[in-house]
Amino acid sequence: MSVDPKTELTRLLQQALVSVAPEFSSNAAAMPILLERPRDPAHGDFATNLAMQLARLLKKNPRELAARLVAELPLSPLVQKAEIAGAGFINFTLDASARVSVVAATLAAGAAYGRPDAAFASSAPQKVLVEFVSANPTGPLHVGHGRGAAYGASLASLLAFAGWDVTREYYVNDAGRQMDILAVSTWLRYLEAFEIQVGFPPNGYQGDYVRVMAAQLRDARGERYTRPAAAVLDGTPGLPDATRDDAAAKTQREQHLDALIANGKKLLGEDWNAIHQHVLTEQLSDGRGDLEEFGVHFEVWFSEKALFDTGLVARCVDQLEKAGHLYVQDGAKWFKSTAFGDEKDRVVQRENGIYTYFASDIAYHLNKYERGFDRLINIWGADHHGYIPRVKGAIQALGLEEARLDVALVQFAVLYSNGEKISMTTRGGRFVTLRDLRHEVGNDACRFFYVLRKADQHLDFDLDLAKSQSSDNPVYYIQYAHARICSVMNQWGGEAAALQEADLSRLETSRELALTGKLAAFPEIIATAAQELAPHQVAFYLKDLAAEFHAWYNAERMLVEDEALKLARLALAAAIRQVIYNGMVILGVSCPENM
RNA sequence: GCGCCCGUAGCUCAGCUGGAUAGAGUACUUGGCUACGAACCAAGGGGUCGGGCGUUCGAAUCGCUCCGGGCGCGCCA
Repeated sequence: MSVDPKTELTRLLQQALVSVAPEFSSNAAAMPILLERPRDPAHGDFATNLAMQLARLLKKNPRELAARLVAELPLSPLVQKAEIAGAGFINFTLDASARVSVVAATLAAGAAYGRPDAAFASSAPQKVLVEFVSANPTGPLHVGHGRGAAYGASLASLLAFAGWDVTREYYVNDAGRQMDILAVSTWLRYLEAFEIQVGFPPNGYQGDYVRVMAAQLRDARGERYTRPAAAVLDGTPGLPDATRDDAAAKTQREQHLDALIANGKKLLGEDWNAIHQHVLTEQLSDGRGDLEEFGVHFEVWFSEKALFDTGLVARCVDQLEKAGHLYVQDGAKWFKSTAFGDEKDRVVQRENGIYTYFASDIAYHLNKYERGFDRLINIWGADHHGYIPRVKGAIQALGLEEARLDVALVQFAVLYSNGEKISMTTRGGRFVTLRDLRHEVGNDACRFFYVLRKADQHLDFDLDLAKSQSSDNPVYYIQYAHARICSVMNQWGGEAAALQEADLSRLETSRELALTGKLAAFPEIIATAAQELAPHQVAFYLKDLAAEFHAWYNAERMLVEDEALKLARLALAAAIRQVIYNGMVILGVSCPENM
């Protein structure tokens, strides 16, 4: 079993430190030893700035300290040389056999290459809940949701690969006003189909899918849900002039909508629930199918309504009240979130007795903690950032460990078409659906496009560009490297087992040695990407790896006469293919053998 | 007004727990298929890392400030 070079180098430096600067080698004042892979191959395989860091503390010349550290460095079979460079860097060049051994290690580990060493996984894996998308099931998912879906799915896979026991969860907001608005919108379209004209409110859901659901209701239930227009409109304030957009007009439109909902519930009774249920299941299954096609799978679909039905919301509010975190003002119950750093206190229960969304969200988080996860990750749209302090505050107020919760914010995707910004609203029915985008550019290109930038980076999404340049997507560049290797392997036609026995010392060109270094970096990329919740790092790494492979492919031939050299190069190619595959699985992108 | 995210090549973006001449793709120019897949490669031009001040041996990276953009600041969800 070979020793990890980075671990070995750290050990060597620690020993040298004991001689050179014992006061910084003890556990208490330990100097952190940072080893990085230099960009410039002339700087070796690893470099450390340890001497420069020490120089500051000891007020000594960094190059002199570097020289002393190098002199005290114990010998190791892994290290070919350690040299001082620049202002005081110590550059390490690994022994050739140590460098190429990663090829054999990769082939031996196969799909597991890149996972943390089993030695580090001391006990059972830590449980983590990743909650993402969680879009209101009030219409088709749009390209903004797609970003959250791609990021969340890739992050979940990354964490799973990095050794976590991951549960993926979608929080279904099936209890709120938005669902009532969707239900009433569908009912109004249904009434239209029976020539019962009550006027469609501008703040109802406008999309065509609402008409589709209305037609389903008509086909299944006939006239059962029809009511006279006068009864439907009874007591509503009516709609203000369509051209007005002042606050009073907006309020009136919302009141009109609420009155329609109230009338629907009153006139239809249990049938209202049937309509509500129908539109919910219809939209949920549409979204679920869409996501599954996108390679995004959830283990749990968690119902907000269930939090009310089981009484958890009430229990939660009681608990906060007993702990003295609530007070009553203007008839409503407020949570003292300012005590936890929020800018203002928040209502949990309205004057009319109805709990706010915030109340159910507190209950939801309590439930998450009670399910025993070691860590919770919420992936939210960036517009929710102001929401974080109150949720974290409530968690603390309930006596739960707030540090277990991480909120990863995904910035909005700003859509452009013909150089103009497109505003998207689900209610207004103006949006580009995720499904359309996927069909237009393909799932692989879509997944890769989304994950090719940091989640907290704003995303300018030029639809025309995405469509016209879909064949330029870097995903094909990586897939092409994989397919090329598959093709060479097929032409070779030998047994994969033979590659395990290859004499890797025959890998000698600078490109080949650089590639082995790249392969060796994969586990480090996985570790830091997982730690920083940044799957995009995997995507960039794969792009780099594919680039180095293509350059090598064009410079050297694999299927050469020299049998030993051929096997060594094929082994390297096979290892590259394996790492590409392992990385692409994390990103949810396929690896075709030919394309 | 306050809070969060951001400003890097013509365009889209990496790099940010301080490190070596600031990188990639794309676009543009030029060259490479009688050898394993040219969806590829090689070479070239292109930068006050938004501006300024500061900390440091060293700043795209940290701090302050200004400019510019996005988002948030409901008894909505």
